[in-house]
Amino acid sequence: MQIRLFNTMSRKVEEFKPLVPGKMGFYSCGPTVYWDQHLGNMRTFLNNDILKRMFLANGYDVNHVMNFTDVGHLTSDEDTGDDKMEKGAARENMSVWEVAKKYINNCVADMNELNIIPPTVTPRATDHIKEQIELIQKLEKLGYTYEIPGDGIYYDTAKLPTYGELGGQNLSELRGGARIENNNKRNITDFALWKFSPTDTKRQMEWDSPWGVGFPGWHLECSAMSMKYLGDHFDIHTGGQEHIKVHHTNEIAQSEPIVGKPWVSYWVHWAWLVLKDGKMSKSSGSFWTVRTLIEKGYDPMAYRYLVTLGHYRQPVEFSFESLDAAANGYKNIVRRVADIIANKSGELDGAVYDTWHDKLLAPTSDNLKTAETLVVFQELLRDNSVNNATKIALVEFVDRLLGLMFVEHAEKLVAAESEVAPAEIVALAEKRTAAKAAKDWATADALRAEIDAAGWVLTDTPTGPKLTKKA
RNA sequence: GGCCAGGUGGCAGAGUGGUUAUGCAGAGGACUGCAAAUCCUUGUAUGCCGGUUCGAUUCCGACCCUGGCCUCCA
Repeated sequence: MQIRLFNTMSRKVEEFKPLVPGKMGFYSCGPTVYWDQHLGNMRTFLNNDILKRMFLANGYDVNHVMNFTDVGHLTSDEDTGDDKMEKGAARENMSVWEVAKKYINNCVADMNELNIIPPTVTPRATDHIKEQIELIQKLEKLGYTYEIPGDGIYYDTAKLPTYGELGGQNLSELRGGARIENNNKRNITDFALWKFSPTDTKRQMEWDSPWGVGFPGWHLECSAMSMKYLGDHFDIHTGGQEHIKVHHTNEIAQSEPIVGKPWVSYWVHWAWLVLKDGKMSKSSGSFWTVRTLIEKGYDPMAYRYLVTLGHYRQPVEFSFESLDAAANGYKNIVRRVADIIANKSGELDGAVYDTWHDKLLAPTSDNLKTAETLVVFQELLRDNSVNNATKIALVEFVDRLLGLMFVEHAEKLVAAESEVAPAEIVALAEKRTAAKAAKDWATADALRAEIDAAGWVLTDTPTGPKLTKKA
């Protein structure tokens, strides 16, 4: 099926053409592991997952690389910023290495709760210092670097005529809009490739280099690791939209002089999860993680469903009200699917399956319009002309495409509902039936309350009372 | 200040130059002793002002508002 994606570089929705037929390689910027990842971060990882699943559903082999940034970069290119990893270590009374380990584990666990397929490779920046140094050496040889004594090795952005292309800006515009100046940099957009360790304090993370002891600049790792695991050219590079102007622009600047242009075929950027008043952040006190949701009693799939309901280029507004709506909508679908599973009938109808398969896949293949796929999915569920065997196969397909685990959750529901009630509960139900027959509604309702308190739900059906265990 | 993206019903969020997205919530009805589930029906919208057009939510322009980037950020 034709795949289309919005390419930030061209600012247009383009037909996807792989570098190698049947294969798709992509790099997604991963988290800095100095703290837990919040729901906004998770939206990005979910979008990566949806992108990947869409390609898998279209029959591609997908090679997905996501880094973990475990080097503590300064909060600015000046010498004055804090190091986030060192700060995290101080906060938790751990070494920076322990902090990295803890938050990588937490992040992986949260991604797992959201049914995100693990990336093919998850390289860590600190495991690739050698590659990063080699990259600087190549740039140095090509004349793109200069040293600011006592500070670091910098990239001279004036040497690259196309600098800023991704963000649609040129150097003079950037200069005009800049607020902060590093007097030692040749151009305001120049950035550090290698920072020297301070002379007065000892860093926990530092390495030898041809230029002196220090640590790599924060854009460098993505260039080095993407090329190592995906080759000099690859299909897609993704990340949050805030990376367009600086991080990705600088990755391009570091890479294209070495490998030639274009380094990456398609740039895809994810919009924010927003709150009523701005984005999710620690400073505003609105910092929720997947575990927060679980503690509050939400199914992580409710959050995934909320994200799937929106479009990746559009902000999604998060509130517990919108999450409740998504949770209800999700539960309703699981309920329907459970009914379909419990009443499995008919044989798989290949022609009907193919028609719906394509109707479901088409919108998501067209620039990841997952919301439209969900609309088609709702139509499918209520279409009585499709038999249940075929429907189940299609729900399984939607699960592969969108990762929403409808079948798994529905099967759990069916299993819970088919569990046979213990004798004492059955006895209570029989007493209630007798009370009902005698039109003694008070006794009947009291008995039902008693059954409910024991963890079972009694519902009247046309074929008599039915007992189901509470989920 | 510079650049960019948006403003759709109670909520979230699509599509579309002329005919109801969808979901959640709400209302009414069927069924039920009452519930639950299910089914049916249903109301409410396109920031403001101009322009183009037979006709704009959909195209163009101004304005207002919101958000993002410019400094670490998914």
